Amino acid sequence: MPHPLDSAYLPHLAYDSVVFGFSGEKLKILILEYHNTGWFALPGGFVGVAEDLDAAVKRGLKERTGLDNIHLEQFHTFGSVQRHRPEVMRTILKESDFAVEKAPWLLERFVSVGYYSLIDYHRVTPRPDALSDSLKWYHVEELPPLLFDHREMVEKALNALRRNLDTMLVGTNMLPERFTIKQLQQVTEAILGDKLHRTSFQRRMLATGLLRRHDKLYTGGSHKAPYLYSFVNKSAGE
Amino acid sequence: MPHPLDSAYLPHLAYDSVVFGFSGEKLKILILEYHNTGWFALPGGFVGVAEDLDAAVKRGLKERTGLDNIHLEQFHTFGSVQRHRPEVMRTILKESDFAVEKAPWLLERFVSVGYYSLIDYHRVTPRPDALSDSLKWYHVEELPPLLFDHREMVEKALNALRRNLDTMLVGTNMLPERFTIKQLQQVTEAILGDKLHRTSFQRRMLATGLLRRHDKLYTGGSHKAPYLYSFVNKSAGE
DNA sequence: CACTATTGTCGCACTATGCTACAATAGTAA
DNA sequence: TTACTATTGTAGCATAGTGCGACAATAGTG
Repeated sequence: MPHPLDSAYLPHLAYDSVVFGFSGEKLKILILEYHNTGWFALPGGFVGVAEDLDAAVKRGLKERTGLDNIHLEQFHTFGSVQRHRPEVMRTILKESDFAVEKAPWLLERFVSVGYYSLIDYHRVTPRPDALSDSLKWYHVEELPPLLFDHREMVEKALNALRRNLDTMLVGTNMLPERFTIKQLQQVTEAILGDKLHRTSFQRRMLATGLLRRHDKLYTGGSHKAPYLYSFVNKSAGE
Repeated sequence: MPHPLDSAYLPHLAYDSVVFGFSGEKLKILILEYHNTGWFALPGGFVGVAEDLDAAVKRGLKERTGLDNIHLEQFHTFGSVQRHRPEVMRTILKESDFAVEKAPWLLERFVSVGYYSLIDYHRVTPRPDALSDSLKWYHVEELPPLLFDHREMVEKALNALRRNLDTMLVGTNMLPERFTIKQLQQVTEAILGDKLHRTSFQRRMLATGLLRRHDKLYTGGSHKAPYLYSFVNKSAGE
């Protein structure tokens, strides 16, 4: 496996990923902080000269989250020249004691492909890379200022995610294998940033035919126990 | 303006565009044919080292269609290593009497950003570029075999276009300033590849509030004359 | 001046959805 | 054991949207 900063990568091309998770009834994303700068950004990376773009993104996520088989979706490619900020990049490298001369291509202009992914928050312990102090979850509505156009990336990723809510039961990708309808509703509400009506939501979800009800019951609350459900993808269901 | 094949471009990065038009009740796209090869492909191009990605695509479309202010939408970025076919590229250049040695970067791997655009067929006379014999309209359902992954690009562009039908009155971008509801329905049907019910479509279009009815009537058929409409964008309407 | 083809609109049936009502029930506290 | 509470599952009703058919209006044709 190539070292993340050697020259076996395509110049001028990068990817950035918006990793969504759900915890404490909030939608969260992974943000990294560069060494000694107080600068925050989305986790990203580069594409090997003989590597599929999708594979590069998966590799990066695997390194940072330990997860394989992540739900990935490409949402936009960012190609404005205003993205180019060589001073910023120079400082980041310097503060990580990385010799710029060894990889001058890092100071050049990059076009970046934006991906979002949905993961189960509770199955992940994020690991910062060589350039960053930390890789942590942030509530989508309480993000720190982000470098470059990463703020816009988050907005676009969120919009794409919302658009895809109809197509797929998005929430199931951020929940454990088995979940209650209430959990699914909470995820959906966190994504939409809006409240939904309980009974309508329940009826709509059941009408999709994409949920398999299990006889087992959830335990905990002092009230009627809800059913647990799991996601049934269409091909398997027919 | 840089010559299309000199080295003022970002290496490894290209764009391809799926240009939709509507004529003879069919949805059509622009396809070029390379010199002396019988090979067909989507019109594409490269991005200047100090040029916005969007601007590069606009420039390419302007050169080929003469149109400015085209409705453009980015739909996907293609980054598979299997796209790389240096022999094909070498043949294309050779058949156009272009010396490969002058631009070896053209034989390298490219990641390509896919855009689609919607234009008024009747306002365009397509112009082939230096490498191609022709640039012509083809019915979407009767395309010749295309090079590389361009067939997949067309499919993905069409899917994106269909998804966006709800959001925007897509059809209006492929029709003249003033049009009848019937024309709008025909464009929509061509995009969806399916028939719609006349009265439901009419009711739905009028209910959007995005169409301004003009008193003038269309002339020609031996029957009641339909109203003409023009598109009213939301901001102007409120 | 009838005839034809198309247009604009209305009405009806069916479906989806917002919202309310209500029975069922797992724990809690007397 | 027995109320009591909070939540869950489902049904009912009003409203909005859509598929589909009916019908009057009308621009040209023979």
